[in-house]
Amino acid sequence: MSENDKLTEEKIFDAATDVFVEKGLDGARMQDIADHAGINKALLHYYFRTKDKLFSAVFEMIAKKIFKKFAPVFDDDLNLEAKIRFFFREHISFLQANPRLPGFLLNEVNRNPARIKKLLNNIDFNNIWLQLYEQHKNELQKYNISQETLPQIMISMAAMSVFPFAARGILEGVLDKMGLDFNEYMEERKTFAADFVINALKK
Amino acid sequence: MSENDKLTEEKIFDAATDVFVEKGLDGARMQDIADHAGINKALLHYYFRTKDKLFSAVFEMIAKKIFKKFAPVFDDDLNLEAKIRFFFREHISFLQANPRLPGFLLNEVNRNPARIKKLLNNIDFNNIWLQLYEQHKNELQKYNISQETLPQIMISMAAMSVFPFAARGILEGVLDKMGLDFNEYMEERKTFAADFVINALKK
DNA sequence: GTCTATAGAAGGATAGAC
DNA sequence: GTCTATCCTTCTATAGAC
Repeated sequence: MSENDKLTEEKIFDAATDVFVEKGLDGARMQDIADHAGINKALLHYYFRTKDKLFSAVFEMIAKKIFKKFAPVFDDDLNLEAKIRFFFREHISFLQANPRLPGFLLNEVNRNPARIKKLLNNIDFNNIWLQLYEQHKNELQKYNISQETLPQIMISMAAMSVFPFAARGILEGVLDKMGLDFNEYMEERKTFAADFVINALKK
Repeated sequence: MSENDKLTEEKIFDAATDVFVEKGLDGARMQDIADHAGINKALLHYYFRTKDKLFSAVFEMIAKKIFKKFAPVFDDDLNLEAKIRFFFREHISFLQANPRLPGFLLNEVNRNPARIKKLLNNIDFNNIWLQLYEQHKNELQKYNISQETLPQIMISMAAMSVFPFAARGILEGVLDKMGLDFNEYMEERKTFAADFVINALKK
């Protein structure tokens, strides 16, 4: 594969990423992707054969990118409170830079759950909760939080961070009518969400 | 409009609701809707003229249905804690019966935010926060919660209820690998979420 | 009001020249 | 590896008979 090939394939992949995230699998047009990449339709098929294969490549890249953002929660050596603050600060910042990714991922997974299955198979979730519980055993026992509750807490944290972006179309409309700006709102949310969760755990 | 007309139009509308929620606007096919309704394609156009008009009718119905479910939060005469418990119990129960609605609504709004704009225009949000704040002034002041914080709290509650359904494709995969069932998880969540929010507010 | 048949356009994919 | 031209299928929408 020459240096030039690499460039063309990348151009196509980047253009496809833009168009698929913007329009979804069903709404995206191969012609539109070709135009964005500055090449012709036939080349798309030369490099990726079918629309579905091109989409799968894009989808997998995005899914990995998003999951990777959750990783620091499991291996950092911060205490529980610092870790919660770290998570909301970093995660919301990432989504501010990529506001359309949550909606894209959630929608495409619901349309075709099989796509995410093989990615999840590489992960041992039982072990993740165990590891997390051991890391913060002292604090969690002090607050009377069992290991079984961790999934509920984690989903709640993901929800508080991701949902405003997934619901952006509605939330922006609501904030607009109150004279508030979405990005300022999300800036505030970094600390609000952290305080909220920490208070909830402390009781 | 005869009694028979009403029936056909309703059959079409119901079939369209099923197919649009399942496949989305771009993925849905008029032929598929006709098959579900047990009539032929031409009749769809006779009653609704275009695919887009048919979709708009379905979308508007669903959006109203969902927003209506939030209404009791604003006019019930329960105290704050009881209202929070009421909300999660009722709202999650509604979504358990309609698990695909959140993903559908969020996705279609993000694809075309204009669709929701006119529905939001009928609502005076500033007044809603004011009303809510007055209703629970005593409790909110005791917990040192300002009126400006209400939108963050409300979005957090919506997130905790809605997000697991919007992310169902992923969450179900995760729970599966842990030997847990989605519906049992959501049953637990009705009380977990209420406790979580109440604790967070009380500090 | 309901059907069959078909127009007309659009989209994914490929053949073949360079 | 890249392009133009085109095939073939699918889809929305309409015409016209009953």
